[in-house]
Amino acid sequence: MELFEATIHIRDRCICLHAQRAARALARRFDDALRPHGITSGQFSLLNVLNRPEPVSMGPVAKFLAMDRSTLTANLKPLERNGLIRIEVDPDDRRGRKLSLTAEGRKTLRAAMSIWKKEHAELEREIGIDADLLRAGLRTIA
Amino acid sequence: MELFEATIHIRDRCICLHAQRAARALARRFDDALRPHGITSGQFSLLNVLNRPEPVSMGPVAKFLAMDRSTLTANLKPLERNGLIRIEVDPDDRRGRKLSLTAEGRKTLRAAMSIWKKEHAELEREIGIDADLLRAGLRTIA
DNA sequence: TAATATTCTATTGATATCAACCAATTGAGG
DNA sequence: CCTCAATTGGTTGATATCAATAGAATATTA
Repeated sequence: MELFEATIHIRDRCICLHAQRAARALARRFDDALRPHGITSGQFSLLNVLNRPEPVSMGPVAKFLAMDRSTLTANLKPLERNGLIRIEVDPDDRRGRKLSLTAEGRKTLRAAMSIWKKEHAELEREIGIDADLLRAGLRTIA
Repeated sequence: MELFEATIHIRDRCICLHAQRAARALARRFDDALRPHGITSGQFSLLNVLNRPEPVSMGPVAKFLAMDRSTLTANLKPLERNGLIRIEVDPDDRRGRKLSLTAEGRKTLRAAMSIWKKEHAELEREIGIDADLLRAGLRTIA
């Protein structure tokens, strides 16, 4: 069966499949680690992107995260509801929004960082010396 | 601000963030490519996993995909509704299900494979010689 | 064999993800 | 100015994702 052989090849080599699988495993892992602080791995990443000296608008954030704008809209909601971020109309361009962390958001971010540091060090240990290569490869894709 | 510096470090180095970003970009890319055949990149992967000489049960499939079992339950629904797969109670263990492709599923899979081949070759070209290293790194994680 | 534990899947509720479409605003030409 | 195009987010509908929980069937053990 050539169809079956092709399937074997794809299961072994498809980078998209491998990436989704790794993304799921990593998200679960960091979700678990961050759960005591009430945020997910995705929310942690988003808080980091929003932690800037000056407020950002949504476009650049979505682009940095390689995420659809409407996905970002959705992802902001629980963070705003929980008081971790602020969403304000940009006075200079009333179509846009200015996103920033609240004091509470910075507090949560700071606390979550220590968890991240520990968990990520352990992850890099498991990956071995290839961690930099892996990052580089992922950056090429996204 | 040390908090800001820590954020920069995380944005640059967090493997979880890089993986999610790459996963989103790749999913969009293959979703686009496969759209003419009416399936997504995730459904394509799932069809490949289900394309075996003998039916499989859900547990091993979920494990192979590094996916929660309940996620798999959800993912099977549109495929079954569209007639691409069959879900049957395992007569030897009536808790379990036996999953298999229908003729229609095999037909769709075969057609989608040619798209995958083209798109994946282009992707590997873009990634360069690191494609094998990237795969290896992703496999270590998942 | 009966009671208990384990395994397998489904369901629910919350968030994540994207495409398609829409509304409001701004910008560019005329 | 005024029209029209482009930009910026939001909304909706479908699928994806997981934790928690529940139900059914099997396996274990007393």
